[in-house]
Amino acid sequence: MQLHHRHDWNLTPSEAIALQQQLRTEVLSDRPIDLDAVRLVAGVDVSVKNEQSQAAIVVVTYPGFLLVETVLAQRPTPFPYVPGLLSFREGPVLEEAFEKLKSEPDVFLFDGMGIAHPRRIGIASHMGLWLQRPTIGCGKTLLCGRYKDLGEEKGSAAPLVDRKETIGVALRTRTAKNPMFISPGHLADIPTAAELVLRCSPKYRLPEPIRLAHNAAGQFSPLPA
DNA sequence: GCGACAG
DNA sequence: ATCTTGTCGC
Repeated sequence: MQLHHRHDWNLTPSEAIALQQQLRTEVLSDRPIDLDAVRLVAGVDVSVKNEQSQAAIVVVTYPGFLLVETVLAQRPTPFPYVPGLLSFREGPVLEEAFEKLKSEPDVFLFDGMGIAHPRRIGIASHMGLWLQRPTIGCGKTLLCGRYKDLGEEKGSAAPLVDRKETIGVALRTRTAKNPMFISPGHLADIPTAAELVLRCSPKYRLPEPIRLAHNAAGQFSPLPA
């Protein structure tokens, strides 16, 4: 895929924060996804082992979730985990994986936040600026914001609010399981992001594309030189 | 100043 | 995220 808005990754934490403040102004998080036009969905995930990061992007049909493409990329892990700066840890290896991608997914689902982030630019938003396609953040735990109790039934949801601003939704993708925290990355809005994630979760708490990416990234095997 | 804190 | 056995439940 062609990537836009590329920049150096060799930044200190304070430089990274300054870059986020600059990039956040370009994130579009009130744009409905045309759900009827979605044909391909990608799941994105990164796993780390021994200072090495492996990224996996799995593209599946929608609906149906038939495998279309899997790409892997490996790199030394360049940046420690710092809450709020995840994209600077996982971005470099993801950049390499995106460049290998042959198909053109209509939407990308990320393991991590979109605008549900202290500076409203989590990894799904940041990568969305490169991809110039709709992206959605799918967090398993909360980074910031609060939400009220929601029903136990699959499909139940409650707004995620931070500093008086609605930044996403706590969404029950599986009955009686902990909710997922869904937020627009880029070129998406909260209602359609939540709807798509729900439709991508037919059986498990994790959306199917992310589950597949997680499995693909989890098992390290040397890539063909 | 004191917690909280995606993966 | 990662380190890890058995175990409860559909």
